[in-house]
Amino acid sequence: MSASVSGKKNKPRERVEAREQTILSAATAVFTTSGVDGATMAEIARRAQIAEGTLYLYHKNKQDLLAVVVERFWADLTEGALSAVNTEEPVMAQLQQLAAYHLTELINQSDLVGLTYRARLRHGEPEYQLPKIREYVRVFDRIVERGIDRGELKADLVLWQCRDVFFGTLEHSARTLRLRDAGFDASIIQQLINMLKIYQVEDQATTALTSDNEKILARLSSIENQLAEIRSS
Amino acid sequence: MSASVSGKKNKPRERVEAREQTILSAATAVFTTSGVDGATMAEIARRAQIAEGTLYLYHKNKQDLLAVVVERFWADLTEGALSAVNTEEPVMAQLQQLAAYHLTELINQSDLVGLTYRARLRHGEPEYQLPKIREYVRVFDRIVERGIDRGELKADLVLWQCRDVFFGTLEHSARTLRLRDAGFDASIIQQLINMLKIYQVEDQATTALTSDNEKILARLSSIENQLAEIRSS
Amino acid sequence: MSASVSGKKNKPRERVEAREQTILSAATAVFTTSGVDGATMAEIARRAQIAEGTLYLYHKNKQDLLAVVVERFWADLTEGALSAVNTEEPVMAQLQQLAAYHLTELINQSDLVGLTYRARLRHGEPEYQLPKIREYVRVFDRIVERGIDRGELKADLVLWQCRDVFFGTLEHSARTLRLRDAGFDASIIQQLINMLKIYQVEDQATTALTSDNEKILARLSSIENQLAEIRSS
Amino acid sequence: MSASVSGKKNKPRERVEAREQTILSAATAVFTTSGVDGATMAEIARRAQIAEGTLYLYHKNKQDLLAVVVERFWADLTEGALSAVNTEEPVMAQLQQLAAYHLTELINQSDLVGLTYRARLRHGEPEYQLPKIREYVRVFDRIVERGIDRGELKADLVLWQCRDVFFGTLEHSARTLRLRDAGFDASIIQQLINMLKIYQVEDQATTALTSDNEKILARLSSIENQLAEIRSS
DNA sequence: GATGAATGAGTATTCATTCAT
DNA sequence: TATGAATGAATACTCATTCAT
Repeated sequence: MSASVSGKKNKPRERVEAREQTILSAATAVFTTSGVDGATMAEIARRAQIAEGTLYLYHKNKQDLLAVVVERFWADLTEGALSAVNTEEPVMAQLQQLAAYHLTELINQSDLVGLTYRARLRHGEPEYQLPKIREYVRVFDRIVERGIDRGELKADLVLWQCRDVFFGTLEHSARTLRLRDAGFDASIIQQLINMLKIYQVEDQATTALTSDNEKILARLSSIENQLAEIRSS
Repeated sequence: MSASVSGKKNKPRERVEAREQTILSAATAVFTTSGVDGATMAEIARRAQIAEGTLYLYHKNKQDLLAVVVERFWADLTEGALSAVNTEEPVMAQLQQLAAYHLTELINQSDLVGLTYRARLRHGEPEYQLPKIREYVRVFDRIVERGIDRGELKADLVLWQCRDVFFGTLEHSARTLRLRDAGFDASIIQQLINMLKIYQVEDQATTALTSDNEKILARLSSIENQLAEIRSS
Repeated sequence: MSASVSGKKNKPRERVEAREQTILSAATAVFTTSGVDGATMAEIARRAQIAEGTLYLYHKNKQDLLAVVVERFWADLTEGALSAVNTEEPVMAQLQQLAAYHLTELINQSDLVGLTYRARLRHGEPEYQLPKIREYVRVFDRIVERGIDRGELKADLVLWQCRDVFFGTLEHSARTLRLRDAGFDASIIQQLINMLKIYQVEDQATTALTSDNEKILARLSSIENQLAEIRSS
Repeated sequence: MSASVSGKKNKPRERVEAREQTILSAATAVFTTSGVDGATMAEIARRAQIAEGTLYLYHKNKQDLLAVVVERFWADLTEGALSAVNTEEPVMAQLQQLAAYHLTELINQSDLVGLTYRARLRHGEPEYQLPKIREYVRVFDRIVERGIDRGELKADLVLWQCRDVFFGTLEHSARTLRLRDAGFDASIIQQLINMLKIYQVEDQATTALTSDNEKILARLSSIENQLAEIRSS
């Protein structure tokens, strides 16, 4: 309370860290509750129980604070995703785990997803890819890459196309589920996984067909040879 | 009522109609250029070359004007989509046409898609499905329904799941293409269409192949058997 | 309904007169309901079922319209006051009648009294006595003058002081009665009349007594003196 | 808390207090000069030499500021009234002192009286008795109550009727004096005091007359007796 | 006279940001 | 570091008034 109390000096970093977290939590709450425009720095400061001016010691301005809030959301999401995925299992199983996790979070934290759009608008650039989102996407990328390495996925798949299908479908699902006031729905995930099977190495599905054809061709050649022999005989 | 005769009745209506269009164009330009918050009613009025107050004769307030701008965008999109799709062709072709059209427009008019999110925020409801968006989605729905009727698509597909995959993938693609400063890319559409083939009735595509193969294999077995007989004879 | 129907042309003055009354009634209603600032010319026009522009054919501007509304109120009040007072009766009775009428109207039409203050503010002058108010006050003045002529009231009373007591007391009463949500109260009028009796010619009430007493005392002194003389003789 | 020592604790409070007074003075000046509607927050801020936004740190909005201005006026009036009245003197003298003070102030500060009407309009209620006005009226009430206690005024008088006569007459006088561009006029106060004498306990005024009569009757009896004596002698 | 669409001046209020302490 | 009082720019919206028809 007074100017100097011993024993409090030695962990200023911790204190700063804690205050930073308090600020972010307060900001997150206010932003999600009131929206970007409805949120005021005064309200955020009040919730964080600090002075308005102090906010500016931690964040340059409102836009910056928003960006950090959103980044923290995606960072947390990344962490959660890593826990949700069991890298031991087949990649399709991993993708299913990630999809389920992603959809769940998108539905539950739709406000923060909405904020993401606002945080992107920076400077003059209309869109800007937040670093933490990039990291989150990396979780998906690594599963796919792993799949290729393990020979479970086709090596010639186009990663960004996979991402578009995967994240696009899930985001759209989350939005429509919210619109219908419905919660998590496993069926869309199953659907998605089924579609992603076109990226699987052929020995199931179509590949089966291909190998069938090869067998057929082989047998046909064999037959033709035999027929040729017979004829020449 | 007035001093002059017929032929003037529709003049003022035309004038009003023209002015409405002018306003919407001006508003669209300002909203997309400056963003929802950056846009000012004064600027919109200036662009439309009318007085500020006049704006309020046509639209209750800024939020309303935004909503109308966005609605017009989707209405126009619907119109364009209907033209882009040839209902005579197979549904997969139609879907491809719609996908190409959708992706193109999304890339070119990304700003308006962004505005859509803001226009949704209405009253107290966090999200609200704009009627014109619903209509746009109907274009897709009708193609799919047609496909089912014609026996081209499985009757047991879940429409909203198809929509999520279709629109979700395209929207995500549009966004990432813009981020990469890339333009329209046909490959993602091909990818998408391939995936949607799981909805196709099996007797074309893979199924066709499968049954064909089975017939071939059957005939092969038959031939091989004959050959064996010949040989053994 | 159509442009020209015969028989309607010949009485344009009546039509104008009727419209003027419609406007004033509409304006009065809107002004009293919404207050001077809350009232809009649009609303008044709507109530009078005429176009906004038409209002300006009858009244220069809003302030003018307000003034006319207020003036009409006082003119009506004057008319009512003249009916309420029976000039045959003693002036104190007439004043009581006028007081009762005034208090009643002030309570019932308090809104219009409030508007009066706003109507007074004109040009640069902070206050301005509306002509119709002057006329209304004349009703009181004439009763008092009549009283003086008839020898019922002292000729040396100061008219404006009487007015201040009379109207001041009643207006204050009306205001406080409204504040207490009370209606007309006869007691205050009785009180007022009692006080006004100091203006009555002395030969009634106390004054009569006083002068009588003085005469008596004088005569008594005279008699006592005579008695003293007689005694001393 | 701050770098410096004691003696500064009350500095900011003083500063705030001073600023509050500056604001109120500025607001009073602008409101009385330009009227409620003519006054702008910008002008008030300029006069107070503070930023517009600062006004809102001290007063919620314009209406609130107006209310405080008016309240301060009545509070000051109360203070002045208390000084103007000498409670040692007879109540009629005190009432005369209060009347003189009230009339003077009403004439000099007529603008603020006018503002009072506007400050009353609050919320949805058409009229609202401001607390400070109530306090001011209490000054009058206490004089009257004191008069009753001292036996100078009749115990059965109706307080609110006295108030109506007292304040009503003075307010009306002030208004008419202003209209006539006249200043303070003692005669109306004398008039008012005379009227209030009907509230006095009878042993002065009329009561005096009664006792006169008794004396007269006594003396008459004495004379008649003397005459009878003379006659019989 | 009547209309009502168009005008545009006018302002209270908010709130991100700063800076003296 | 922390504060929070002070700032002042920035803007949606209203409505009295006008004028072409």
